[in-house]
Amino acid sequence: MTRRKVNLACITDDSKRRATFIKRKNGLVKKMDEITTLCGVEACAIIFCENDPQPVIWPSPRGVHTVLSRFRRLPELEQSKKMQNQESFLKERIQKGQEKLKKLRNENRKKELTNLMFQCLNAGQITDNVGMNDLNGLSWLIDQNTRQIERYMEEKQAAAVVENHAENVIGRVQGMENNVDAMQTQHWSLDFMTNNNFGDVLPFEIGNNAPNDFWYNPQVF
Amino acid sequence: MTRRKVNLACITDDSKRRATFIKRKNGLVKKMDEITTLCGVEACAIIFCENDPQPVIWPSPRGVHTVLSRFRRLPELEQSKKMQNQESFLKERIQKGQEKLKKLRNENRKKELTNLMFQCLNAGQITDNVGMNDLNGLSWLIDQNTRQIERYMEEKQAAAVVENHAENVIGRVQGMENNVDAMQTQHWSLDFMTNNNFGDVLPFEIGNNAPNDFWYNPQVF
DNA sequence: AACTATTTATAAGA
DNA sequence: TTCTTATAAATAGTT
Repeated sequence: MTRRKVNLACITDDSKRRATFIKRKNGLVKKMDEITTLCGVEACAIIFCENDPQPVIWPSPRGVHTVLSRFRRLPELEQSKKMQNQESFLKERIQKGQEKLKKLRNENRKKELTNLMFQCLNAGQITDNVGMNDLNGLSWLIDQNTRQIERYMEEKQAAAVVENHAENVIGRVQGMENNVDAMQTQHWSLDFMTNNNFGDVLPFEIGNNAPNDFWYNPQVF
Repeated sequence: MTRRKVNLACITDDSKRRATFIKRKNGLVKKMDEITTLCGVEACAIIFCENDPQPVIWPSPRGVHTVLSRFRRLPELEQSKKMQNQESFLKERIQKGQEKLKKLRNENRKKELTNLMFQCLNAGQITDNVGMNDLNGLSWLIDQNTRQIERYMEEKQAAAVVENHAENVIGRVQGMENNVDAMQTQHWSLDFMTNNNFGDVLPFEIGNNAPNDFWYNPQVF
């Protein structure tokens, strides 16, 4: 029904694999044509399709031979210099993927903690199943938000200063509540704090072990 | 601001061409990796980038040599059999493009005529600037629609039969009007005739010379 | 190097 | 196989 992301593994179904080969071979040839035309470069490709001794070649027998002889004229060492070998290519891709994952995890973690914070604000207390790790994160987040509020108030040349730093997490959460009340009394907007959406699927739950290289340094009280 | 379709010609701007080369080279290598993985085939590519004696190669020096030696082992004639040479590739693309164009032109022509027909129905007359070519097309379209209505009425075992075939185009249009009235009296839906949208930009205007191989044979009265 | 608006490629289904 | 459609992926232009 709906197209899935490609699973990068050999397609087991024979007819499907053949169909995919034809489509992708055409796509590849088109891309070859485009890069050589657009960038004015010489290139060639040879693709052996399974069970067929005759390869698909591009751009033409003559073109292939031209490129190949130019290639063979290079000393062996020079030939390899700019190689984009499969291994290094894959390594690079994996690294990029991991960096992206890390970034997304950080974003998710922050969203989770923000969510948790608002739950606490709503309930007026820390609910039972919050672990030490989350308490630390919560503390960090409240610090951040408190600083943000302070900056905001300073910016607006507000007379009032938030001073209600509680000593522990419960105190901090209740302190937040006070700040919120204060700001609402003064008809200020909390939009800048509340425009998080929690629609994204979170890959891990609050309370799971966080990776070591997170965006905050957990500091145990 | 908004991205344009690629103009398939050598990019003159140096830095732009280099940027495009890098992006597309990466894309190409990725596609190479995918087709070999997904379809379990051997392939290689060599891309010379301008002003650089060292080509980009894929999948690796050893991989390239493996493919090349397998290629060189083939008799010259066999090497060329499955070639996807630039010329035949382009020819094929042009032909496909032209077929697509023809199809689109036909669709556009039909939409234009339908539009014109409804204009006439609305005005109750043929407006001044309608040429013979369009009158013929209109006649064809009205025939088609009349037949469609007839089929529809038969299908529904309607007692009434549309008999109001006028002799000329004005008569035909007015006849259509009568049919529409008749069907509306009987509380039938005309949806199947009116669900055309005219939002598409038409590449040519009503009244222009139509290509010869159109979907209807113009028959002059 | 990252982003975004858009085009292009293509997996599935008919 | 070819066509269509819905979606994923590539990438031109910009910052």
